Amino acid sequence: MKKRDAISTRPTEYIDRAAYEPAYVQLANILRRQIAAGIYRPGDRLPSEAQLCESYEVSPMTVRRSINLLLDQGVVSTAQGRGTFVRALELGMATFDLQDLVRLFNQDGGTTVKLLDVRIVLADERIARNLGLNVNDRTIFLRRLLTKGNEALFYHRAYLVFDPTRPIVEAEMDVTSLRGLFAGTENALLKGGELTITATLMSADESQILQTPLPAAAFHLEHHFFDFDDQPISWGWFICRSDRLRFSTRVGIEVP
Amino acid sequence: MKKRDAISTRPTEYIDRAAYEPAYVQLANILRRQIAAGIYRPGDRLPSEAQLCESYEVSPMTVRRSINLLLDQGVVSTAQGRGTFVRALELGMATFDLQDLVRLFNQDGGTTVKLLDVRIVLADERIARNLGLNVNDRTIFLRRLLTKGNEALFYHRAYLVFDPTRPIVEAEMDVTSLRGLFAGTENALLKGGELTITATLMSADESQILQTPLPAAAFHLEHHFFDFDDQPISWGWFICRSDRLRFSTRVGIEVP
DNA sequence: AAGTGGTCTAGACCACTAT
DNA sequence: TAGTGGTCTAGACCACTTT
Repeated sequence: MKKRDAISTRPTEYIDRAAYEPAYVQLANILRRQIAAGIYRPGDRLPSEAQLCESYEVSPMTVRRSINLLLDQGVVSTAQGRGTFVRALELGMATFDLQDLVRLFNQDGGTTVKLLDVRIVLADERIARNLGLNVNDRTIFLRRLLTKGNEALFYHRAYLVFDPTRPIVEAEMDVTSLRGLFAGTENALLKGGELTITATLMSADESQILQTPLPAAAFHLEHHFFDFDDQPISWGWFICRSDRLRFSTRVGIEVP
Repeated sequence: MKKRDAISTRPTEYIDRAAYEPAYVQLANILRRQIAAGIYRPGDRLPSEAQLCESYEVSPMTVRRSINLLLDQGVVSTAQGRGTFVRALELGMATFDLQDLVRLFNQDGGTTVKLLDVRIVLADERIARNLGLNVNDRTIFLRRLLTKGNEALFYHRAYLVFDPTRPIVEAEMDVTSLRGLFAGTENALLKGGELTITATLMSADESQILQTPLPAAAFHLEHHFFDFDDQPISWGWFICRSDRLRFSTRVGIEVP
């Protein structure tokens, strides 16, 4: 199939050099608007970088940065030697972020973290596997509930590696550590983590703690965290009422 | 609190100008490795861009690009006039993408889309609201099932705006359109969409179609799509067995 | 051979922050 | 004032694709 080519015309929008917005952002937005308006359609080739340089009177580097912006945002794709093309909508490109969860955590009304339980638990086979320990090694088991007023929002259980030589234990046990993890402040001991979301049925005790009649569906967010030596630090999961949390996103062209 | 400063030393890794990888990627990876190794800890300040230029013998622009890479990936944060700092782990930065869903769709064994039902439906209040129509306007109602062998993977229902002047109807009704939407090929008529994921209980007919005993939890993925005139095109939702779909991601430093 | 995207340079200038 | 990140230039050179 023959791809449509960009019609070479004088630009209808110009770059304002006195503006607060840098030139490369302005140019990216101009192109994005033109795509959103249907001037360039999915599959079409954009004007070459050299043409854009001339049309908008900017240097090659500035054009490159604009194109790179659109590339990162999935708006266009580039092919060396061929050109820059408008991408069609793809479902797979959609991304959801945990900001929705963070918002739940940092709600206006003010949320409180209730520590339901803390105790030493000897690792069974499953805990040992998830934390890289031997069976019967000691772990710290936590149960926490996030509430807003009288409403329960989510229920968190986690096992922490018990190692008196590391300060992580105290830090994590502190109720505020949960808050820090969400906010990103001062948990300089964690290097990374793995997260998995599934949909589950609440168990009897979960439904009771979350004040939800059975049967009930819930988000199940499992996490593994490890430190800068790649040693497992914690393993746990959040159970979140499905009527309190949803993940939303947009896909396609966003016009600024 | 006093932030730790980078110790200025001779670099232990160098940039290989003959390598396939461009210099700015190499430098970003060098810095990322140093962060992952704990040489720079969350809160620490990285060497200034001028220092990096000298240490690694690259131009300012190249260093900038490296830093921008790490910035985009959430590894560092920058503050004009102050420096570049290593970011602590943040849960809110985690992102999940629908690639997990796409993988489900494009599995090795080969999946098939079964069209269970297509018919004209007059819009009730809810349909009209979601598609920007008037009550009793005509819509096309679709029910589709994605299966692999004898296993049902997800169940899709959608209402499409019925407008004979637009070719979208035929295109969308075609079974392959679902495939195209996932793969990103040739749906040049859709400009954007909104997606929402919730956790739900399956209804009786859903559980029957998806061959799952009740009660059962499922992912509910609702979608709205609109065209380049910002007119709604389709509204629908996927019901996906929770044992067939999960969303996984990593957060923190990834060492390449 | 001509046109395309991709990398890189060696500076300049600016805005901001610390001292 | 000195140091920091941030933008931008006007080229050069390369790899790749099309004609």
